[in-house]
Amino acid sequence: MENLKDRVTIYQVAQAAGVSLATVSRVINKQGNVTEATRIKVEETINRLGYKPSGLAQALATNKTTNIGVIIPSANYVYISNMLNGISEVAKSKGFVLTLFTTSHSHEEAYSMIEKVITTHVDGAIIFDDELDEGDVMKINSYSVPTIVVNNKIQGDKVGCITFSYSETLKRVVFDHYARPDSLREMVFVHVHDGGRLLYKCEKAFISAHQTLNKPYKVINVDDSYSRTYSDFVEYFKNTKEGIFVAYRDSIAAAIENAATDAGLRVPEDVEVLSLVGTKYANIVRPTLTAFHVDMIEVGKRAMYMLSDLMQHNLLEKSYKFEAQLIRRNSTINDEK
Amino acid sequence: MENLKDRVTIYQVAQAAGVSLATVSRVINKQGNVTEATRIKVEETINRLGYKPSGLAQALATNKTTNIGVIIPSANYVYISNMLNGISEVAKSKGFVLTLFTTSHSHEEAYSMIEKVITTHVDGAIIFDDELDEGDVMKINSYSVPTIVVNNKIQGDKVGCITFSYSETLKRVVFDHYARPDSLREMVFVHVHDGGRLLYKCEKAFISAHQTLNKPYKVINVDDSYSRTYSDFVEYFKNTKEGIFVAYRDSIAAAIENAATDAGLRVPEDVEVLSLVGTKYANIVRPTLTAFHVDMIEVGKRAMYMLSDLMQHNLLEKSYKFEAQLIRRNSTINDEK
DNA sequence: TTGTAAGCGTTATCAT
DNA sequence: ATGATAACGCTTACAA
Repeated sequence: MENLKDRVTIYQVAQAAGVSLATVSRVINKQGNVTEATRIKVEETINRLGYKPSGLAQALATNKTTNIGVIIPSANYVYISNMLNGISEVAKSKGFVLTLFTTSHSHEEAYSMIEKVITTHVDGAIIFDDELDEGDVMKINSYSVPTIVVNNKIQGDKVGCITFSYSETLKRVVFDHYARPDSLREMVFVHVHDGGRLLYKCEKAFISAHQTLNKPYKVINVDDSYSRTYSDFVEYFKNTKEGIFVAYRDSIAAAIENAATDAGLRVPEDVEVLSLVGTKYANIVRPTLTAFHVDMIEVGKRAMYMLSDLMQHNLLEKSYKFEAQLIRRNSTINDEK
Repeated sequence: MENLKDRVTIYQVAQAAGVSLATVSRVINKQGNVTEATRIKVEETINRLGYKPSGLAQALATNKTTNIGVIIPSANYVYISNMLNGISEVAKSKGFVLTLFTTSHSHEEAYSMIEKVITTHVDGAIIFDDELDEGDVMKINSYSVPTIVVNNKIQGDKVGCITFSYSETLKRVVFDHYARPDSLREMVFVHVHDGGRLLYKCEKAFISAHQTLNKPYKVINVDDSYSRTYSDFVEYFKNTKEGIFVAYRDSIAAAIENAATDAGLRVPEDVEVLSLVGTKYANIVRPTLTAFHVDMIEVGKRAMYMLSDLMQHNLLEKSYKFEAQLIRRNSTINDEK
């Protein structure tokens, strides 16, 4: 594979312009100390030859790639790609480029990705991946790669983190629910297999809130698939005619409310549904979904800003918490009118 | 920024193991010609010191990064992140990593990204970006970067492409529509600002089909936003009580059908809607959306496979066309029962 | 202001 | 089988 062959090098530019490579280097790095005349001459040569500096060689010489590694399980979820977009936007504004490391839900793969992150020489990393635990983060960090971890409370010399307040918000929702004078309806937590840390923490919060109140609750397992969840619940609603369901994401929540509707039940009068990870689709499906909301674009931006500060030893607050806001829409009974 | 400082180098490993760096290099590259004994000794030292080879230096020496550049307008659309996922999956299986170049809808930015792609030294590139025209593609290609272009028919020595059959499928839909004995209803093309090449081509196909049939048609402009389109159409349906709408993406189509429903019109009896870029959400909204469908994960995989072949001078068919399939659901009147 | 030369961490071609 | 040593394309003291 002779891809990168016949690239014009700085040396050829120097020769063609009749100067030394040091001078060319100075020109492309705009480090003064070059006569106007030679600068013009060199720039002209650069354009004529179509010279583009090799980022590789620059990185090797300066110990700086302009790469940020982003470690995610998959780019395939709306909320993750939203975050990716936020990261990307501010990364670009700061002259960084993103390198993607996807781990696809297996710890083994995640671990091999860590190795890859290290050899790849990123200037910093943003991790949003449930497969990676504190040890893994510290490992990549031990190669002095400044790191921002999303959705995991890890801090360190060169590690900052962003967390979410899902648990607290969910607890409040549970308490509010049972505080309603009329509401004796049992709450059901819809657990999806491999839902990751966020779901796990929500489930824990859900259960602990019920235990505190000494109320019965239920946990149902479903696949992380709209259509399978839909058919499961079509079945479910043949026997059960009501409930308040806490589902992981919009598509799962939508599956439940669609199944309920198709079973002739009324949402929210009979069946209430609430989505934990809300996206813009919460507003599009009918009835619109009551959902927790975190602006993942903002999360991405924040992560990148924090990382940038961290790289310049400038990050004062190593931990930042995003509030998960409950946006009440039409899939739940709304008290406060 | 002394990020990458104190990394263990191959030289230190060599010294600690009491061999030359050449030997260490042989070990990490598994290029035989090393005694079992020394190999073990070296491997032990590598682990003890936590040595990880520098991808940068390797790339510089071998003229091979293991990086694929992916140029997209933004990771924020479902169909793009689907494609990204497909690319990512096969890239990983082939030992490549993805570097993201996002262009955010401006030709100027897109152009500066090209420069960045070149300096970044990717082994290959996949471009899905309407801002980039043939000249731009050829420019990055002139630096001998094998390239696959998605949604643009460009071929060359080291350029392959993937195209879609939206235009043909859409024309067929239009013809079929007017072939219905009862159907005199006017079709409306919903144009979104900055919709890109795909939308543009669809619009052209839509218009040309109507001209061929000598039928009247309408084009409406909306913003690429669910909520604004929704309110626009709430307004619209105050006067107009029917229509068949061809919309760019699910969220726009959903806005129209929700507006229609909320205006008391029946979908599909009064108002029919059809989405050009269908995603899984076409199946979730109600009524379910008739939509064109292309499996973007497959597109991504295909693109990466083609690129891999191209890099090995092994790509026989430089052009591949994905069929846009019309999936009829409940937002249109379905003839064939 | 400009040029010389050492170094960045590898690979690869020679000898040995 | 192993070890020198020259690339790879650039930056950056240090000299001139």
